[in-house]
Amino acid sequence: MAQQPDFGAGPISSAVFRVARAHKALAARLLRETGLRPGQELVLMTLWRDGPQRQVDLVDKLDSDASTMVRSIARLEKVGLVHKEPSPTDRRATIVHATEASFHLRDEVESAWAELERLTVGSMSRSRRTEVLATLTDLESNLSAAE
Amino acid sequence: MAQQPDFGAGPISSAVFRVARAHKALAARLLRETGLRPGQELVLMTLWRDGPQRQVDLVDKLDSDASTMVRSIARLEKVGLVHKEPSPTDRRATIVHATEASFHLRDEVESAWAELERLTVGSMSRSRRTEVLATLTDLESNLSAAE
DNA sequence: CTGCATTCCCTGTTCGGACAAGTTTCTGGG
DNA sequence: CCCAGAAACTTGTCCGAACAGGGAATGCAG
Repeated sequence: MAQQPDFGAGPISSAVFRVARAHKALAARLLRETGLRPGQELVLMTLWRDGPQRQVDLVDKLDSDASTMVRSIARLEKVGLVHKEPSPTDRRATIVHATEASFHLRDEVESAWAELERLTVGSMSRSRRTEVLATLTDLESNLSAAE
Repeated sequence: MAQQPDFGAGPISSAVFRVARAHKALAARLLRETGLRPGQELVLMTLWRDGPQRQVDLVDKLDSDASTMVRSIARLEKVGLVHKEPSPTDRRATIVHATEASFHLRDEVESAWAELERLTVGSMSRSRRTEVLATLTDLESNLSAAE
């Protein structure tokens, strides 16, 4: 059983830290049966939703990093969930496609995310969920104002 | 400029994800001048607060992992912020001490955390902060109930 | 059209995090 | 006492994340 670390200097930061940890761990556990690691499913979900696109588009949409994306795509390609094609109009760019095989995972991934959401909100009422979302949005806007 | 990724299937999970990302990035930026990486400062803060202790105690308090702690301690030791001594009563265990040198960093680390907290809460009123903390605690308790 | 800044991607490196597997040491039931 | 199981640490491996640096292609200003 883990202690709950608390650093008096920053109760809210500490709490954000712990929530983030637990949330990521839960996501990892729910995605385990799909064979995906947390982060990879976001790439696939973006491709499923928006279709084939350049790596830089994925980077922008996921607020990720070009070098991280290179490796993430490479791993997804190695297991056949994604393939790359040169862009016909820009020889610097490669277009990333979700493969047919990846679509077989779609239901599983989306139900894992639904389960993650369900477990995260627990027994909160609808109005409470709205409050929670507003709180998270507030924190996000504070954090991005601080960049 | 980054887009804000939003996955319809899980608005709160998505928001948690983004807040976690931004918060960690901000912590990394604030700690940068101390030469520490996010995570290392937690080890040091725990040692400063509770004194010399076994690695497993640090793991428990930080809800971390034994193998992660081994390497984190090794890195802190390499830069002279920490040293290890065999436990006099248990030959399996090693006691981790914060060095004198590490205490020179203490003010800097603690003010970085204070700044992190200040930027995270932004202009929230005291009562709003209490609500936010309650919300985060709710989320944490949902997440740990799901483990 | 030429030169230069920008864009897009890739590689190297470092780190935290997690899991598996293994070694040494301790502890408690028989 | 002895042995099985637990505890503490270590190592190997894989992954996401971030930063630095660099190469190739593009596009824009002059």
